[in-house]
Amino acid sequence: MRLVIADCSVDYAGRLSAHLPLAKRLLMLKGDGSILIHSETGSYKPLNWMNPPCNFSKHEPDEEQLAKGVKEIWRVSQLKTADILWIQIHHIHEEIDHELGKDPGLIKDGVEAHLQELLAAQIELIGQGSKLVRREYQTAIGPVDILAKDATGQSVAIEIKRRGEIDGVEQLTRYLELLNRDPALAPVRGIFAAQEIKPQARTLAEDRGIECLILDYEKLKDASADPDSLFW
Amino acid sequence: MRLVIADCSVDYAGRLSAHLPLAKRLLMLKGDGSILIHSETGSYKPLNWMNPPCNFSKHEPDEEQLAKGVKEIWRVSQLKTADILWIQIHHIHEEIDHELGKDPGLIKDGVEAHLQELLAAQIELIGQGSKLVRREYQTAIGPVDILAKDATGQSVAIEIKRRGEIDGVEQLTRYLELLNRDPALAPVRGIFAAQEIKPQARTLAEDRGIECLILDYEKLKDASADPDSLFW
DNA sequence: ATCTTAATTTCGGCA
DNA sequence: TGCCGAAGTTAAGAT
Repeated sequence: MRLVIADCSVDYAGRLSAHLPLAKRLLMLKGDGSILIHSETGSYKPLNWMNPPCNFSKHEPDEEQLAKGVKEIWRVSQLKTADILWIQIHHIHEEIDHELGKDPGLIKDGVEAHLQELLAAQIELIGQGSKLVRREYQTAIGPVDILAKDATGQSVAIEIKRRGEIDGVEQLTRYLELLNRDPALAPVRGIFAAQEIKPQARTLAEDRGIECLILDYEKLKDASADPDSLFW
Repeated sequence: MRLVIADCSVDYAGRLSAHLPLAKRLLMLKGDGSILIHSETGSYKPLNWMNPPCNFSKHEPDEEQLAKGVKEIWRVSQLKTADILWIQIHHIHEEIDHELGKDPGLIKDGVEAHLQELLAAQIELIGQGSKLVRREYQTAIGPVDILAKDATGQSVAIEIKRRGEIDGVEQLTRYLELLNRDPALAPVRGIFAAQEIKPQARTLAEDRGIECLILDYEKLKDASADPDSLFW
């Protein structure tokens, strides 16, 4: 990885056109050929970038550019999409180069998939006597997170989110509409389950007759770790 | 901005938990207090990060950590959400520091707003004899991108996206439902216009009687630049 | 300040 | 590989 602190201006032409006026910035050239241009602020998204695979070449500035103080021109092009980034280097303040090697990568825990596993394993949380039918129950418009049957034998479709927002309610509504067309299942209850449910989402859900269920990740995890807790 | 090339391992605890095993990486400490951890590959998203505003402090490793070769421990916490990042520094290869100053920022051209402008200016693309009523036509649940009337005088609501996906069809459906309650407008046709329309979105749209229109940004731009092309 | 919507989204999973 | 949905989405605009 090569890190260059430089005064530069940048032009991007691809799915859109964009321009960065002259300023001091960090140019980050990764080992896979990609390049990121970062400023002092703004969170992780760079001001401009080019994704791998890409082609890097240096060019000599023409007279007009020389007159403006351009010392070098870098051209970075995307091999597949033909997007182009032109970087005009006015001055390089510092430059360092290091081989980082392959990264072992991030190990995640606590996402939606895990909530789904845990709720499926503790399906009675939606009501005593409930039984799991299956996770990722396929429909024509995609899989429902969990399909279950309650103590009365009625079908229950569950949509699980980490954070419950309006989109999730819309999604569950579409599934319910579809599932309710199936005489073998209808009428189907809907449950919107999330670690946190936004007020607007709750209002919309309840307005549509969809129940809301708050999931406590830590409790779910503890309960699944403790076999005794599966009975209550 | 401080750039540190270091052997480190990282733990994140926030909306999820995550861990990065020991490896050589770039630690980027921005002037606003944010920190990014980058590897040699992967596009612009860092392996891990903390957004501003945040609090940075150094800690001494305990005996166990010292035995593992930890030289320094950095703690970065988010002031609002209380998310925490622990960075265990095993070895610093190089470190540089530069003030970049305020960045003038990116100037963009070619985003959704431009598609809307261009289609509004060339509204006959939806059918000869069509007339623009107005852009950003207000409804109780938000503005419709374009409201027009076709050659027969029927109202047409147009939703514009750069990439047309299911959400956009849902959005237009909600608008149509509302607009069709207005006797002065009903019945309202719907057109889903985008540079690219995903198959599922197209299926859903057509199932609901919504027409799909592919927009070619370059052609729209050329047509608007060439006054002759406005007549055909 | 909060909510809504777009993004050169990126990323992962599954068919 | 392509399509779809989630993301510690992030970021910009509107209310």
